[in-house]
Amino acid sequence: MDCDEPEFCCPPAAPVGEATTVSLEGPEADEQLARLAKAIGHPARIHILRLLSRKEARVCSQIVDELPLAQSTVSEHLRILKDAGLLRSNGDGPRVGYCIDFNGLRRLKALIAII
Amino acid sequence: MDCDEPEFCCPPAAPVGEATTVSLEGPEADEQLARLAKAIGHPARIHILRLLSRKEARVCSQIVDELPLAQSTVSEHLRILKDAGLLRSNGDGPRVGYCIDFNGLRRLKALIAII
DNA sequence: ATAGTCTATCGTCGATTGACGATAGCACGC
DNA sequence: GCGTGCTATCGTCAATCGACGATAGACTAT
Repeated sequence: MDCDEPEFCCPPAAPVGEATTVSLEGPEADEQLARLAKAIGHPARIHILRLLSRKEARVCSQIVDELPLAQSTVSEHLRILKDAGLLRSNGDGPRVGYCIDFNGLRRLKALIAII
Repeated sequence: MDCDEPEFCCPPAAPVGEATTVSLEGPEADEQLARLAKAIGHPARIHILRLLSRKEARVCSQIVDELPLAQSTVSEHLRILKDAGLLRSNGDGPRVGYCIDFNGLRRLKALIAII
C-alpha cells in the first residue's frame, strides 16, 4: 500500500524492475539521468516532491494551496514530474490524488550515486 | 591530493563544511538542489562528469575531443558545472585542468537522498 | 618578438521553459 | 438535467537554454 487514505491512492506501483531496464552507464543512462535531473531542476517541483513525501498534501488542490503559483502553473509542474516518472496519479474523479513514484525516485538516486 | 598528475591538479578542495552551511530542508535547500539538478540536467554535462570521474580526461581539450560538440559549447557546459559548484579548475596556463568538486557532488547526493 | 595553441567570451539564432489567464472536460450533488 | 467545483489543456508572452562561429586573451615554443 502506498497511501493511508485509499480514496486518494494511486494505482499500485509497477514492478521494481520496470524502471531499471536501462543500465546505470552509457548514453542511455546519461539521457535518463538528464531527464530526471531536469525534472527536479526547479524549486517549485522540489517543493511538490517534499509535500508529497511528507504526506502534507495528497490532492491537486492542496498542492495548489501550498504554492504561490497559479493553478495552471502547478498543474504544469505536476505534469512534468509525472512525465519524468517521479509521480503517479489516480485520474478518477474531480479530485486527483498524487503520490511519489518511488521506482523513479530510486532510479534517480541510483543514477546519481554512481557519478 | 586530488590528482595523480600534479601538473593538471586543481587547487585543494575547500573545507568540507563550506558546501553544507545550508540545511538540507527549507526554501534555501530547495533552491540549491534545483540549481545543482539543473546543472546536471543535460546529457553532455553528465558525460563530462563521468569522464572526469573516471579520469578519462583532465584538460579541456581532451573533453572537447570526447564530445561531439564545438569547443565553445563544451566550454559553456564546463562553466555551468563550475558555477554550480560541481567542478573546479586550475586556471593556470593554456591547458586548463578540470576535476570534480566532490564537496558539491556530495552536497547534491545528500540533498537528493532526503527527498 | 612572433607564431602557434589552447581556452573563454561574445553575438546570434532557434527551441524550450515558465508564468499566467481563459477555457474545456469531468464527476458529483441538487 | 443542471449548475458547481476541480483539474487539464490551450494560447500567449517574456526569459532562458543550447548550439554555433568568430574573436579575444594567455601561455609556450621557436
